[in-house]
Amino acid sequence: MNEYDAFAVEAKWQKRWAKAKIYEANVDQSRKKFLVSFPIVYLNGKIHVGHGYTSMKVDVYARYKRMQGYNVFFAQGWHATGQPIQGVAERVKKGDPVQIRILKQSGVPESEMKKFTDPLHISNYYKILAKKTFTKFGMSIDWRREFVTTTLCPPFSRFIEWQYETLRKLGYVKKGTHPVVWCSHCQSPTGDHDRLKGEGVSPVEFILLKFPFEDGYLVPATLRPETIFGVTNMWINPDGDYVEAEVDGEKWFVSEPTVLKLEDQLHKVKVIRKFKGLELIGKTCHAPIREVDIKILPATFVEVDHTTGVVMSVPSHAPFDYVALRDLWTKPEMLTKYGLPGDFAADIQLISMIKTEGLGEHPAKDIIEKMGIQTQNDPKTEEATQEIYKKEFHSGVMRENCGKYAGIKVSEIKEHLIKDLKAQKISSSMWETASPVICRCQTKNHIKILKDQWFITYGNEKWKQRARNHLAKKMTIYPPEARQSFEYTIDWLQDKACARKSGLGTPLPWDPEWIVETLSDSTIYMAFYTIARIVNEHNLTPEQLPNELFDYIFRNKATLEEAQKKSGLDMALIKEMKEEFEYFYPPDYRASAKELIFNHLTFYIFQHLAVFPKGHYPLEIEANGMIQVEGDKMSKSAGNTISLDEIVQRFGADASRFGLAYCGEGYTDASFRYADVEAAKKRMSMIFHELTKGKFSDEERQIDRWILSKLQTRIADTANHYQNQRTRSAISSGFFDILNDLKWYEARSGAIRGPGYRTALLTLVDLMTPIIPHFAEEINEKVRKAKTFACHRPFPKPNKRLINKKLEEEERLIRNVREDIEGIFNAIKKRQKKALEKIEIFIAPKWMYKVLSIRRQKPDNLIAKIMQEETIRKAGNAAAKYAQKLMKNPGYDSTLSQRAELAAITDALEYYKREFKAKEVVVMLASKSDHAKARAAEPGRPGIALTFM
RNA sequence: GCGGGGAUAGUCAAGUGGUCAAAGACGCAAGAUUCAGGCUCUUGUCUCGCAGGAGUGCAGGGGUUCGACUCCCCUUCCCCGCACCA
Repeated sequence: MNEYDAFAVEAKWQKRWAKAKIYEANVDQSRKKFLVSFPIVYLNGKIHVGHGYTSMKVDVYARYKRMQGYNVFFAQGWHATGQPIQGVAERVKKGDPVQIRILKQSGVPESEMKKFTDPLHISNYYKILAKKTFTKFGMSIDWRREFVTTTLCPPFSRFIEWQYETLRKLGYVKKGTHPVVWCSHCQSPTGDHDRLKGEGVSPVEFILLKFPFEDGYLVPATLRPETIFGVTNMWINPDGDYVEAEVDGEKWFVSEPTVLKLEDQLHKVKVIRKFKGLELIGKTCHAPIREVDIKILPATFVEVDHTTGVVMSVPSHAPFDYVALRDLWTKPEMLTKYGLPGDFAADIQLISMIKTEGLGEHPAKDIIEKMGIQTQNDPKTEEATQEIYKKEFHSGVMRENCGKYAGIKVSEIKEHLIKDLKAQKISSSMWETASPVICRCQTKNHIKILKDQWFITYGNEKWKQRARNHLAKKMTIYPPEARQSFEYTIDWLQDKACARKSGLGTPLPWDPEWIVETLSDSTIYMAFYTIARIVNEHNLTPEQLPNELFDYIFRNKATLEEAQKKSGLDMALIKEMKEEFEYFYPPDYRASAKELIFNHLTFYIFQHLAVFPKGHYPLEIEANGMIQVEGDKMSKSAGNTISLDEIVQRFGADASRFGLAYCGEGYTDASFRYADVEAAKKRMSMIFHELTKGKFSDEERQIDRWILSKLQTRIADTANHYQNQRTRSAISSGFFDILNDLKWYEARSGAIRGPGYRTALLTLVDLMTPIIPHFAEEINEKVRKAKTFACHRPFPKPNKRLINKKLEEEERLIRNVREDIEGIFNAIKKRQKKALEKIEIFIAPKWMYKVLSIRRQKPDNLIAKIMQEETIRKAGNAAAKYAQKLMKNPGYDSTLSQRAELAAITDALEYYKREFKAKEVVVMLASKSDHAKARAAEPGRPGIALTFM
C-alpha cells in the first residue's frame, strides 16, 4: 500500500500553497481576523522538536480558525538579542576547539566555519535553516512579515527604540541600583546558565558588625546579627591575606578579597597595607553591645574569600565556632604554634543567648557531640549549622541576657535589631553569594551592586492591578491550570533590569551604552508584524520610521500629518500601515512552553497594557508542557536535542505533525514516540487507499444512519478539543474514534460499504486537516476532485438532525450481546474446543422494563413503588430480586424498550452468525421459553444460551 | 525552602462518587492473507474460573461513604519556575 508518497505530496502542496499565497494575510474588512503567534526563534541553533511541538499547536489552531472562516494572521520573526550568538562568534574567532567541534557536530559545514566569526552570518545561517524547516513542516506562515531583532534589522531596532522611549515617557522605565552575581573577568552579570558552579544561587545580604580594634574596626559578617549577645571571641585564618583599609572614611580590617567586593558594592576603599592573618592572632578587640574585650583566635575553617574573612564566634549556637573552640581547648599545639600559651583559650565560656524548645542550653555543643563531628573541616558541620538555624529561627526566643530584646522570637528580632545596629553605627551590610558561584570562564564570582541600571517597573502595583484585571476579565488561558501561574507571576514580579552592557541588541536611545536585553525586546513585537509587510516591501529605513509614525499607528498619539511630515512617507502608505494594525490587532492567540509564563508571557501582557490603547490587548495564551523524545528529557547539555528537520526528513511533515499533536496536551510533559509516528503514517496510507481505490455502494442502510449519527458527536467533540488546544484529544475523537466506528460498521455490514462509510472517512479527513494538511489537500484533489484548497474548506459542523440516540443504543446493545456471547464462548472453549451449533438469545420480560422506567423517577422506596404495578407484582420474587440488584447498582440503566431490543437483535442475527460461525442464531422473548438461561435475561442484557456440536 | 503541576496496566494516556478490570494509542502475542517477509485484517494482552463469574488493582499509608482512581489528611517521588538569562 505505497501509492501514497508523503514526501512528494507534501512538497507539491507546499509549492502550491506558496504559489497561491494562501497564507498571506491581508486586510479584509468583510471577514473577522485572527492573529496567532509563536515566539520569535533564537538563532543560535537549529529548530528542535520542542519548537516543533509548540509551533505545531499554533499552526493547528491557525488552520482550524482558517477553516472556520477567519482571516488568520500568522507571521514569524527571529531573535538574535543577547550574548549566545555573539559568544559563538567570539569563540570561533579565537579558534576555540570545543565550540568548533560543537558546531561541526550539529552539521555546520567546514566551509561555513570562517564566516561564523560574524554574528550576522550566524543568525542568517540559522534563519535560513529555520525557515526551510518551518516550511517543510507545513507551517502556514505569512513570510512577508519577518524580521530579526537587534540592529541586524534597523527598522525593528527603531521600533524597540520607540517602545522604550514610550515606556520611559510613561514612567515604566527607571534607573535603579541592584545587586547581581558578577564576574569580574567577563565584566558582566553571570546568569544561571553561564555558571560552572552555583546554579540557582542568588545574592544574600550579610550584616557586617564593627568590632573596635586598634584605631579601626575588625569587621565580621553574619547572617545572624542577633547572636552578637553570645559572641565570645573572633576567628581569623592565620594563613589568610588581610588588609588594613580605609572604607568610607573608617579604618577596617578585613580579608584581602573583600576589597573588590566592597568597591563593587559602592564603598570607597583605599588599601593602606596588606598583612597575614597571623598578625592579628592573640590580640583582642572590643565586642560592641556586650561591651567586653574578646580574643582574636586562629581558625582554619575561615575562608578569606567568603564575606569579609573575619568571623565572630558564637560557640553556644554555631557548630563551626564550637568545634573550632574545642580544637583549641584539646589541642594546645594549635595555639603554641602561633606563639600563644597553650591555655590561651581556656578561659572562654559558652554564652547561651537563645532559648529553643527541644534544644539544650548549648545547642551547638549538643549537636556536635551527637553527630560525632571531630574536626572543624567535617562537612557535617554545615548540616548541623542548618539544623540549629532552622529550629532557632522558627521557635527560638531571645534569653534574658539579651537586654531589651529578651523574650522576643528570633524570627521577629532581625528587623528591629538591624535597624538599631545601623542607627548606632555598629553595623553595615554586604552582599555575598549564598554559596560559591563559578563563572564558565572559571572565575569565582561575587556580588556587584550595579548602579544606574535601567529597570522596567513591573513591581508597580497599579500596573500589576491592570494586569490582574485584564487576565481575569478578558483572557483565556489554555490549559486552565496555567492561569494560577500567571496570577502568581504577576504578584511576584518586581522591577526588572531591561538592559545590559554586552551582547547583541538595540541600544537605549537615551543611554546607548546600555543594550535592551532579550526578554525586554520581545514583548510587543507582534504589533510590528502588522506593519512589517510594508516595511519590508518598501525597504523602509530607520529614518522613515520616526517616533511620530509609530505614535500615530500604534497609539493614536500623533496625527497623520505629523507622522507624514517626520517620516516623509506617502500619506497613503502610512494609512495602510495604520489600517493593518487596527485591523489585525489585538494578538488573539499566543503559545509557548510553560516555563515562559514566569517571564516572557507575563511581560507580554504587562507591556501591551502599557503601550497600546484599549482593545489591543492579548486575549488567549496557551502554555504547554515540555517535550521528551522516546521518554528522554531533551537538554542541550545532554546533547540529545533532536532537530525538527531530522524528524520531518524521516517521517514527512504530516506524520511528524500528527506525532507531535498526539504526543501530549495540556500542562504536563509530552512524550514524542517514533512508533506513533510510524503508525500514523500507515493509517494515512490506508485511508488514502480506501478512498481512492475503495468501492462504495449507494444503498443507505441502518448502519449508515448509525455511523452518521455517531459522526455528529465526533465532529462536536473534535471541534471542542481544537478550540481548547487539545490536539491529542482531537486526534482521539476525530481520527481514532471514527476509525473504530468504521470497524464496527464493517463488522456489522459484512463487506458492503455504503454512503455512510465514505462520508465518515471524508469527514475524518476534514477534521484532521489542521493536523495533516498536505494529506487533506491530496484527498481533496484526488477524491473530491476539488479545484479549491482543502485548508479553505469549512470545518465540519455537527448536524443535530442526523443524531439518532435510539439507533446508537441499539448498536450498543448488539455489541454488548456480542461481548457476552464471546465471554461465555471463551470460558467454555478453554476446556472443549468445539464449534458452536446454536445461539439462543432471550429478551427480558416486559415488566422489567417497567421497573426501570419507574426507577428513573427515583422513588423513595423502589420496591414498594413497583409492587403497586399489577404486571410487576405478578412476577413476584423475581421482581423484588431485580429491584434489589438495581439498588446495589444505581448506575445501570437501559432506555431501550423490549420491542426495540427485539428488533435490534433480530437485525444482528446474521452478524452473530458470521462472527461466531454458528449454524443457527435465534432470538425470542424470554417469556416464550422455558430454558434456564431465559430467566437470566434483563433489559440491556438478554439471556444467552449456547449449544455446541 | 517557596509557588504551581503531576504519579492509572509493558509504554503513553482517558477517567473527577456508582456497568471501571478501567476509553483510545503504541508495543507485544496468536490467527487469517502471502511462496516468504512487510502491509492489511481479526482476536487476545492483571490473576483465577467447565456459562456471561470471582479476586486483586489506579505512587504509599490512614479516613469519609452503602459505594472512591475520583472527596479529606499524612508521606514519598517526578516536572516547571524562583529572574536580570535565552
